[in-house]
Amino acid sequence: MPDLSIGRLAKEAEVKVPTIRFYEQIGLMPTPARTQSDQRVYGPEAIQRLRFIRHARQLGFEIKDIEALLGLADRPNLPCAEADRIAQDHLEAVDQKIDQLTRLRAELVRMTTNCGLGIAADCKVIEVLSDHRLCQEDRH
Amino acid sequence: MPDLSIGRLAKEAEVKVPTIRFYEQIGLMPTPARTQSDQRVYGPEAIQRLRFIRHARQLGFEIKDIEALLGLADRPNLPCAEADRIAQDHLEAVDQKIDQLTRLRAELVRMTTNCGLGIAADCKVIEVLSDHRLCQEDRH
DNA sequence: CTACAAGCTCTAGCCACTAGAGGATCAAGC
DNA sequence: GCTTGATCCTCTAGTGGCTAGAGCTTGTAG
Repeated sequence: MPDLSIGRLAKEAEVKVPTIRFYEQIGLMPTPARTQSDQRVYGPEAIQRLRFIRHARQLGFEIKDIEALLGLADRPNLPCAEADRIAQDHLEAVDQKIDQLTRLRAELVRMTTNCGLGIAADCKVIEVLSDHRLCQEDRH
Repeated sequence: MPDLSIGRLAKEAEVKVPTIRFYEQIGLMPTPARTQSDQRVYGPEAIQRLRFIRHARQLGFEIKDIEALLGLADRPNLPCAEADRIAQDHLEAVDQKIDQLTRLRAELVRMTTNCGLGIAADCKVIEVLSDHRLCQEDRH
């Protein structure tokens, strides 16, 4: 199992180099060893950790949630109720976001399908934005 | 038609006071008149403009798009093809976002429904995050 | 007249990076 | 051995769209 430069690690985990340094700065990645010339040297376990972070970020978890999840991943004998709660909460937030976007989508469709590409005075897009009463959404 | 203080305008348009000052700073709202004691004074047209902005923000439009849309709303004899293009582009982005979130949702559901609330070593949430191969999504 | 609410400016903070300056070091080819 | 170009380093500042706070002045109601 070979040591890795930051660039190699970045490739392995599919994360950009400055992002790794950023994660180190905020304490999400541990401070790695250095060569005599001050370059970061990573062990192979760094790949796992970084992939975990990347995957969680792709799923939309916030950094502080990822910190908690990493803490649990590091100590496998702890109860995982907290991990489940974090994921459940996040699922709820995603559901709400989908609902909201779906409603916005409907309004956008209504705006664009009625636009006859004439002049701005007759433009449905601008009209809808200008007069909130034309908006059929409840949640504003 | 009475003049408005910034606080009154904020209530009318349902926008926070500092947000109005911020919009003025970035040039989205015009610089208003002032009293002798330097307080901002708005005409009633400011309500319309601010509501337009608020509505567009709620629909997820970016500030620079709103600038363009406001420019068209201000000059109603211009062709509205650009407004339509902005809205169409935005609709596309919203569709993509919904798709993405829907896929993420599926993975979150899978994570949480398999979690038996035992110890972290057996936790599906952490397992899925740790091992990307368990992820059934294509788009990572 | 006295509170206190609302106004003012200015600076800094939020999130999760990203970009760039200005320099040192490494690896490969000749 | 030398050169070239990729990679590395630190540090600072910028992104978007606000939000929060300090420290002050002004307006308003009782």
